Amino acid sequence: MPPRRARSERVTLLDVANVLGISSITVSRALREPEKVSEPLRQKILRQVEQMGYVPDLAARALASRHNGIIGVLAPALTNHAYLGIMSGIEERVRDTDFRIQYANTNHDADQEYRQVKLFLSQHPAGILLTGLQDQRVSDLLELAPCPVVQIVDLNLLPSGIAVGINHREAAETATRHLLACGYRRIGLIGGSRDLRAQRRHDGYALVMQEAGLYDPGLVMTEHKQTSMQLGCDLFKRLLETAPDVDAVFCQNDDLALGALFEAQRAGLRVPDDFGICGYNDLDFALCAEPRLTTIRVPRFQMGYRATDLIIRAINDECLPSRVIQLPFDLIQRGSTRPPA
Amino acid sequence: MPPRRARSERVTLLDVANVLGISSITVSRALREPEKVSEPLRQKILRQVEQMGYVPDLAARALASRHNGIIGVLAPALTNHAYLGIMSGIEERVRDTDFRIQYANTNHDADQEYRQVKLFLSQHPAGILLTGLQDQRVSDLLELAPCPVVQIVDLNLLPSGIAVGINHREAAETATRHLLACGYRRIGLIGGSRDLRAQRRHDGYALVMQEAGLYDPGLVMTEHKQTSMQLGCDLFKRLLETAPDVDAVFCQNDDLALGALFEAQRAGLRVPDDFGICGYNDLDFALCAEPRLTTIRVPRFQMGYRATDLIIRAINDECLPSRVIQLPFDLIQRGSTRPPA
DNA sequence: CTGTTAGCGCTTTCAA
DNA sequence: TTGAAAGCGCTAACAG
Repeated sequence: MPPRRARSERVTLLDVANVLGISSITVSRALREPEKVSEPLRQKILRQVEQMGYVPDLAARALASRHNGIIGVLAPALTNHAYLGIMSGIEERVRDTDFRIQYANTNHDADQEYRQVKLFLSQHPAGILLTGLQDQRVSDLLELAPCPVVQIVDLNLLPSGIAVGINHREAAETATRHLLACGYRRIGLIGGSRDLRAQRRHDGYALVMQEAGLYDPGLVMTEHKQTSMQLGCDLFKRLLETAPDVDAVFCQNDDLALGALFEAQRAGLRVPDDFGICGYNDLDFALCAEPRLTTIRVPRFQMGYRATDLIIRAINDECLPSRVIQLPFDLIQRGSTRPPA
Repeated sequence: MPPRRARSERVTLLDVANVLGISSITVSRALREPEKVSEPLRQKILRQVEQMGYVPDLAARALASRHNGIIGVLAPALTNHAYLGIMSGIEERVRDTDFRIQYANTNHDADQEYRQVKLFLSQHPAGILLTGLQDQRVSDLLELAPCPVVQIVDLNLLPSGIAVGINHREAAETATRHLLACGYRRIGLIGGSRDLRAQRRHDGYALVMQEAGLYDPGLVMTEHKQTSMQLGCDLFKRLLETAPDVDAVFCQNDDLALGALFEAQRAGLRVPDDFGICGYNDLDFALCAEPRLTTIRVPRFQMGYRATDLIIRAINDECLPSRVIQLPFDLIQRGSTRPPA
């Protein structure tokens, strides 16, 4: 721990209490349990608190009581566009509660995930929301966590704790079947396979292609990288070189799909007539691309909202409606695939 | 603060100390100031700590000492793609230090910004990194902060504290001059003006257009909304209706620019021949769009890295190289604008 | 409804 | 190099 820095004299509960000639616990109660303090006194206290600029010390509160009121959210990559909807759902649910949200990145890395979970835990959080790798060490840690933990996961795997998610494998099956129904035959897959959820999408694709007798490993282009449009461009180019007769791609997310779309345009392919593209996530830009992107819609706002709701219920010791919530997905047909036959 | 939840018996410093028959302060020192404990004892302690799974309690540490080792980062919208580079810079700088990062959203809202700053402060953070609105209440709060605060800002305004940034107005001037140099005349502006930095970009545009005698308020389309490709589409459509003779747009960021590009394609405009588009930020997709996007490159990784470096130096009481670091920007000419005459 | 007491787990300060 | 004592600011538990 590095050296010091002058600490400005913080206003404490006691300071406020002294001014009013009452005890600090009464001030504390006025703030946290208003109904336990008489109305006139409460008013006086609140006014004084305001005037002196008192701000509660969360470290002290966390130490003296159960938790600090903060729900920690761990995500592989906070800047992932797909996380936007999840965040909105989370923040919507805590609005008008006394809980607050803080985020950290795990960078798709089990070690970092482990460290960040420990970091949150060591601050006495009210709860933890994890979109994680389902690593064993982390699970062990969470098993003993003194606060509720909810995971946003792929539900094809059996989550041990409380979880919200969709079945990514089934969603990928739906997407692949749609491409087949549109009459495409040499259907490729583009993906960044760093992540379990992405892995399940691959499984769904492979399953359907095998059923159809059309599976060809040469049509699968993945790279262990953070996905991006640029990666979509690169993988698409590689796919086109490897298998020039490819006539469609299922992309593991919309970023990749948009990259593929641009690259297809550069290659002079006409989408959707010569070539079909299906994305995943239904990010906002899927609707404004030209042509608009066929994709799988995932209820991300709901995922964030319901996951946070589960946490809050668990903190409040309510019994949960269920430990695992499976959310639906939808295939959104747009201009980047031909109408199904 | 909601009710309880069984607290699992946390291993404390004292537990470890008791097992070894020493005092807890020695264990504490072995962990934080290794050089102050004899080598053999230190080894024994570290082994025991490991074995008992001791994890320091940051709340207690924060309360007893100066700070909790966490640098809080506040951003308007963490899922903004432009923040990715900044985050990478931040996290790169803290890698291999004992500092950790936690994030929170302010949603471009002064009240939320104020509340989040208070929330971080009440946890005894090691430092705060703010990409904010420069609201007066927040500034007052930070003035008294017991930890270093660094802002990532527009440097055309005079920041009061420590800051890193670029001059957004000048950057916008450069972009607009470039469009003029390409021979475009009826140059519009598309933007979401919620944010100071965005506001400065508007100023730069207006300045240059006025100089050229070409300024027309009818060519400015802004909306107080979070920017997105969809917003780019909408504003572009509106621009085209309002001023059918518009022949170029400067977009306040690349998301908007890409939306505008799609919409231009749908309208049958040929980019860059009939119509020029210039973005802002040089996000990864600017390079893969078709045509590739002319844009302003902002050194986001550097902004994050250097801002964090300033914080860490300030925490360590080093004297700072300077209180304000101005970073350069670059105009990146690509296919969405004609070559300049 | 209000107050007293004790202690959360750690680090600071001072002493040995 | 190690330890003892005190206290950071708050809240739980129990009184009155």
